[in-house]
Amino acid sequence: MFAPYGKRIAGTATEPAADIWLTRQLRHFAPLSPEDHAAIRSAVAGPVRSVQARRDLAREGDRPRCASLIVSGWGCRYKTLVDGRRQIVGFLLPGDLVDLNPGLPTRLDHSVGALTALRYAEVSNEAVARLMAERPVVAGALWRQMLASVSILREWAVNLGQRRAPERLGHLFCELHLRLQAIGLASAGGYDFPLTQSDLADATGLSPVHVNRILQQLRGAGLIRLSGQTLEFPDPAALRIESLFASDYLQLLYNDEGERLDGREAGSDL
Amino acid sequence: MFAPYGKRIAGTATEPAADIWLTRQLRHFAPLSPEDHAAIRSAVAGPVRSVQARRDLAREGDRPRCASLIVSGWGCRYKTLVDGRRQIVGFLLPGDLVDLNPGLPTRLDHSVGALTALRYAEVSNEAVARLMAERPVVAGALWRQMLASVSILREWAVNLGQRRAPERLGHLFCELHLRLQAIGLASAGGYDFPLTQSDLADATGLSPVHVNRILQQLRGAGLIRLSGQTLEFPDPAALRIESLFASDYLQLLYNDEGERLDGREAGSDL
DNA sequence: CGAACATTTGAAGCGCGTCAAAGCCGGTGG
DNA sequence: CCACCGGCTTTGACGCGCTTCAAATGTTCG
Repeated sequence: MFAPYGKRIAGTATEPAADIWLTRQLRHFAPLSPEDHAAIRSAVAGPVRSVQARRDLAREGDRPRCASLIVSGWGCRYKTLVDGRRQIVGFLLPGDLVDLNPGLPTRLDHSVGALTALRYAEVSNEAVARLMAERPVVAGALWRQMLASVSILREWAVNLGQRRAPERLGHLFCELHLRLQAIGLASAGGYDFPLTQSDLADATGLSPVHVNRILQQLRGAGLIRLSGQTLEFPDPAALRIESLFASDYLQLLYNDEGERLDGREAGSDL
Repeated sequence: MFAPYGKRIAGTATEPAADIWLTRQLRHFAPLSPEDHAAIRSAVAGPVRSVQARRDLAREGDRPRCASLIVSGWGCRYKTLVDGRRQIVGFLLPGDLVDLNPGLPTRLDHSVGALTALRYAEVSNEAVARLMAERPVVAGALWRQMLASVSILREWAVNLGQRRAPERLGHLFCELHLRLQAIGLASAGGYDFPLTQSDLADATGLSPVHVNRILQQLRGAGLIRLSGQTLEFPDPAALRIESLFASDYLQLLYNDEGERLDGREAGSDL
């Protein structure tokens, strides 16, 4: 995570358009009309950049000029202490918006890095403002998405403060599972998992060695299967219980097929 | 932290008005005009409620009808695990706004509790919306205040994940010091400290016993003086260094006398 | 094939948790 | 005014979870 910033690249015509990831996320936070979809599409029509794995999208102290929408790959927000210790404070997945603030020139208090090769679309503050002004339903969805991201951060703090190592890792796996399912990047039984054990250590506040041992323990207990880039859950419900995972804080509603996540009935609430 | 909610009480004429705490905070996030002050005052003219120490203002799952502005006393946001473990994820001080969202009926993902006897003003969503629409400078300040609170939460996660016990406690003391100084409730050398060692344990993810031992260690090192309800810092700079404390994330500008906090020169930035 | 990096394993030690009991208050009531 | 009580703080002993250091093995890619 040393070299900075992304390179502008020529548009590639074959991959899914940048806006669909945002749409898939916002669907969870408000019922979107076709007009909403169209408005989102035109708002995120900006240039797509790409960064290599282990590079930064932005650094602590930067003043981002615009928001970035993750299009493919995994990123993270992290902070580094003066003595080099590093804490990842959240993962960024496709459809996540980074640095969405209403055009205020604020200094970043943390860095944003790419964990894998990553592609992101730049969304100007004006485009966001216009979108929110013209499509109140989308505005509400963006608000809720932001509140949900803060909620995830609070749960992250609980994870670091109260759970022991096996629960911590399991909880992280569950969070990623539901978030990826929500955008159609995970099946009911697992997902593609590009993180190294060092990444997991930085995210959970554990040492890499201990992460390794706990992973073996979880494997031995039949709670996860992790080999290469694939993470599978033989018994997702058991893992959630073991990890003290309660999914409510994510405020997600459906999986990619429009089915209710987490086996609950559609509630009366929104 | 068991009995719920506050009681409406008769207005007391003698204490400082509810709005000045909000004004003192927002001053850090934008230069406020006399008209802005007046608008803030009329927006927070709602009823003032009060709760006893150890009671809740709101519970996980609630749908707050309006925002609450802390007027006096200390509160906290916290989450509880199914097995009873509790994590405090942030302290609430006078001038802090709880549950500020643009009228969206969202479920709370965490509880809000009073750590001391506490007084808070209810601020309706309409009043907030009107304030933000009519006073753009105030709107910007409220935005920045919210971003700062998220920033504090990220640093909280770093504290829990990366710092060891003495640094963790020291960092917490430093955060509270600057935040209290910003609203004129702390001097350069210390402040009134109403928390129990159990509260500190819940906030730092340590056991109460260990908190006790580390406090003695910090006392022995001459970094803090803590007796009764008073916390003092014989050498604030040393404590900040020992705790790996970097104040930037708080995004505060001035102390109560309008002097620059943290000994830095006024920058060109906002 | 070899370099760079990720994973795995072992051994030793410390930080912090747990359990248990003893002091130290401030508040309440007789 | 003092006796009593409950909550907070302090102390000691013990053990476990996790870190650290070090080295071996596996894996990916130029």
